[in-house]
Amino acid sequence: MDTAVAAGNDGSDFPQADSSAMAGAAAWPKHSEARERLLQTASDLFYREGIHSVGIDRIIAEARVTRATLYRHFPGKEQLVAAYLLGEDTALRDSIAAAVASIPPDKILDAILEGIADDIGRHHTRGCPFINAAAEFPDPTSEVRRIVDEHRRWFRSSLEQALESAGHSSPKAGAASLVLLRDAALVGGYLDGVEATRAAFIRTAKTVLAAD
Amino acid sequence: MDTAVAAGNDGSDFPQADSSAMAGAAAWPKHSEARERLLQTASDLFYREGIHSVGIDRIIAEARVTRATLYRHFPGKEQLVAAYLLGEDTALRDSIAAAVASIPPDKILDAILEGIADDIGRHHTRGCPFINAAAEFPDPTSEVRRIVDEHRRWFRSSLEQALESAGHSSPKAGAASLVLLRDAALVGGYLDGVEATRAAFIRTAKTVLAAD
DNA sequence: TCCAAGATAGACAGATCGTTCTATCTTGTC
DNA sequence: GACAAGATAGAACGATCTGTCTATCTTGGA
Repeated sequence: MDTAVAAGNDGSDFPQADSSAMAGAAAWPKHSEARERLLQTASDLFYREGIHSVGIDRIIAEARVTRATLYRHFPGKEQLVAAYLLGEDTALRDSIAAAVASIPPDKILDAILEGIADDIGRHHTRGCPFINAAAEFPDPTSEVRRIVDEHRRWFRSSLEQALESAGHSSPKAGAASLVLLRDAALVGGYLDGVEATRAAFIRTAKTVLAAD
Repeated sequence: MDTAVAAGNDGSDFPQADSSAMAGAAAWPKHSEARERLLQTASDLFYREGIHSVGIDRIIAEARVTRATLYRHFPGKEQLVAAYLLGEDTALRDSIAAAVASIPPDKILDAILEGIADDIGRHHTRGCPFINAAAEFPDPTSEVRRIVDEHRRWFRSSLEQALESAGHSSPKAGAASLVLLRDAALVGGYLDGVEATRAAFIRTAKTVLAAD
């Protein structure tokens, strides 16, 4: 697998996304270079190879940090996994916020759909990080699952808002359908091929939007 | 989790499925009771808890077989995983074949959709075994992924055939959309709740079918 | 220069992992 | 009864797992 398509905290690409959000990110507390290298490496490995398949030894070797550095910044592996997922969540939230800030309400849905279609070919080529993590963490009370659930709640409600501001007649039902299709696009892009999935996703989503 | 909903080789329930197929199954070569107990236990654990999270020790302890028995029947863990997936595949194929044999062509699609909607609440409550396995096995050349791919090819083509025999105008496009929605139903049933997902799935699928 | 924060290089511990193997027992068939 | 197939009860192996810890070095700011 080509490292150029590795997932990390580089977010999804949405058409016409404004890069001014990146300037805002510079105001965040700055973590050490080693910590960032660690988290980036772990995130890549977790997304590309799965979470339980990748051990601490592998992560620190590839990140070129020591064990002590890892445990200094993260109390345990599960917290490292949580940080990976929160990174993915933040990146997508930033992308959606940027798109909403720069695209008129009547165009935002198309932009989101295009963004999803683009994402499955450019970044999330190994499925959805949240769905994949949920496959490996069956315990609904775990922190991983809490993050997954919160992410999905946010995404659904973002779609509802977009549908509402676009004047859609049933934003809740429309969002429910689009969440289904988003999930399916990520799974299908990984397992059935990007091009065919992209076409089916767009066509089906348009059908759904046109039906209301 | 209630063991009554644990996945295994008991297939999906499809409405009006004919139980005469169960009689046919009795003609198959009979495996030993220990082997069947082992495979059933492993399948339950793999589905409920994930594949890499469940070790050989756990499986043999819960199946009440020994290590030697396990390795006598399966050359390695990966072959046990393959057998689990093939069991899931066979069960679904049997269910679809039974439905096709007993339900008229103009009703088969509704039956399949109802079957999927029923399945996510009764059996596959922890997502799709194939999607979950693919999350844990990123190597496209592995046997696990070969089985997943073959399963998905079969399912897609079954939908195409059903759409064609029901007189649908574009069976390929329709099947592509329904595959998306089937994937999404299994993911959504696990992560977002069965009732809401079921309703959205049926409604969206009906929209898709009515659009052509 | 001093000091704190954070990095490095490991060693260590107990547990688990998947696989291989030996010895013995059990069961069904001839 | 003899025998083969398949079961049992482990032991052993080398590797890996996650987390804990010590000693020392490095860097930036006061």
